[in-house]
Amino acid sequence: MAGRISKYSEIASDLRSKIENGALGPGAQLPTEKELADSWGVSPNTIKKAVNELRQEGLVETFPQKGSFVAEPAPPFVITLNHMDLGEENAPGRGFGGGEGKAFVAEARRQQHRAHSSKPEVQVEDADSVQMKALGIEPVPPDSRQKPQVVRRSQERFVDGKPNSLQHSYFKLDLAIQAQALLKSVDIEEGTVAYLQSCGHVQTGYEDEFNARPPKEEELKFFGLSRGSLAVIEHKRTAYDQHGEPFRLTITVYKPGTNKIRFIAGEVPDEVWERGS
Amino acid sequence: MAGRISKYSEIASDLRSKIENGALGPGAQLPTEKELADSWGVSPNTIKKAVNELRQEGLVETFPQKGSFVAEPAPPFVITLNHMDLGEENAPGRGFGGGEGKAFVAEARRQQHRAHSSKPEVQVEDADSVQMKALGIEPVPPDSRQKPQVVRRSQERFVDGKPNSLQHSYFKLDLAIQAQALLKSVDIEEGTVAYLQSCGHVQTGYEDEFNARPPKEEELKFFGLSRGSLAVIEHKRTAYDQHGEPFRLTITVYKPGTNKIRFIAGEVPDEVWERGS
DNA sequence: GAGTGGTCTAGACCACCGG
DNA sequence: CGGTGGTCTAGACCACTCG
Repeated sequence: MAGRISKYSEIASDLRSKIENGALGPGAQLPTEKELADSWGVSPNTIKKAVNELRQEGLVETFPQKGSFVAEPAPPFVITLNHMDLGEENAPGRGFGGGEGKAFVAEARRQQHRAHSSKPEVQVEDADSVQMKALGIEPVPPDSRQKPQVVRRSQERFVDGKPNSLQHSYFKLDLAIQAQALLKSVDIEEGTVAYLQSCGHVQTGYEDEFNARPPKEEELKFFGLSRGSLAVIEHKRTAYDQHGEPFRLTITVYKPGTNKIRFIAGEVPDEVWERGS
Repeated sequence: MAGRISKYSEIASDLRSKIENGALGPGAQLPTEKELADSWGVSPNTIKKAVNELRQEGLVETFPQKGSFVAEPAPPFVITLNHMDLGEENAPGRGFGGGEGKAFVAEARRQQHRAHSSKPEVQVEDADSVQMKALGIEPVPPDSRQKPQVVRRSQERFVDGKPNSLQHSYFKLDLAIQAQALLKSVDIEEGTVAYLQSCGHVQTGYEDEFNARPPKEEELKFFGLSRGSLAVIEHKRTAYDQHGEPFRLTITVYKPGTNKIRFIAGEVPDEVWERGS
């Protein structure tokens, strides 16, 4: 108590300033919780709250049974949202907008990052309400024996060898029957947008939606985070074809801290395009 | 421990399902922490952790000394990012892109929400590094007596009477001398974009950047949240004029849960425009 | 086996809110 | 005033990792 500010946030501030002024450099291990507790003369729980505060700010990452470390300020990988997928804007490298496969790797290279993604995991599953709504699937009575199903294609994506994002794309089962490459656990070489165009579904528009939410268990594991970390950024894209029908839902979850969502409109100086922040 | 799952997250799950199946409706008060502790036979700290988990998911809001309540599912206010500010897309109501003053109120009305914003608070202050970088202000040596300054215009914005977002716009001091309305604590009737155009700065492009981060003390207070809530969404817009010079930095912080960031490109069915999710 | 953070206990006092 | 959540203590055991 000792005044107006709580002890744990005083401790957090002290660590924060040590990090910001470089006394604790990137990757450095913080003193263990026991050491901190002893040196401040407080109980372990108070230290945990302090470290937790820094974790939520993304300054520190904690690996259970190893310790807490100053987060490496990974050069941001910038997700640039633009009209490229629609062919409206064709300057090379200008925007990829949560693109799949090749587009992801190409954008990364332009930003001087190395990227790769796992082989897609393909699964046919019952559609949940988000997927049904986005893809315009009619709801069925809950007792129906034939639940609507979707094809999910999931990839883990890495930048500079480190986990960057998880991407899940959902398609109606009907569509996957026409466009069978969707069912194969293989990268679609030309990209799904081009492939589906060749199957008669031209992507003429899309709607993007962003959210921030706490990571799920699976995401914590993939990103190597511990509970109480920064929020992840969720990007939902619903793509529409030439008939105004939604035909693809892509949900990408980005690791916090190392990603920035960017959107550029109109004329801006070239430097702005070149690099993130 | 009683198994693989921790007790606090078991308690959280139980409350979560009570909320989702309606046993605890919107606005309902959760049992007090003492009641929960007694009924589960656990210590108070364990209950706090459980409630904390729900708070981070935005399912519950806690008001110190009053209790924890199921969050009201406010109809989402959708922030639609598009080219309207540039006159590229003129269909009425299609996108306002973090616009100021009138644009904010108009967009809200279109979505059938009532909106208003506070009188702008105007302040001349030393520029921080984010502002200097965005506005292209040259850094000065730290011992310099004349630090670069910026004009800040801040507004609190409300939707349906509830706090929705905090917006701060920054301008170079030079610009505010040419365009003196910026210095007055009065809504700029025609909007800042139009006003600055009349002063010779045509907004020809902008760069948007999004981030999620834990709320600052000031934001907690404005949004009426308690510590450990959901992340806020931060939207930075740097606007460029006809000479490719940045002339405005606008940072808008949105209350979590009730806002969605949306971006629409190309052709999508009209329904998509009409309403949020 | 020593050391780490994660979970948990059974209390305590405090600040603030309401009647 | 009683009730609330916020902070804090001084311990405990566990699961896991590392040398």
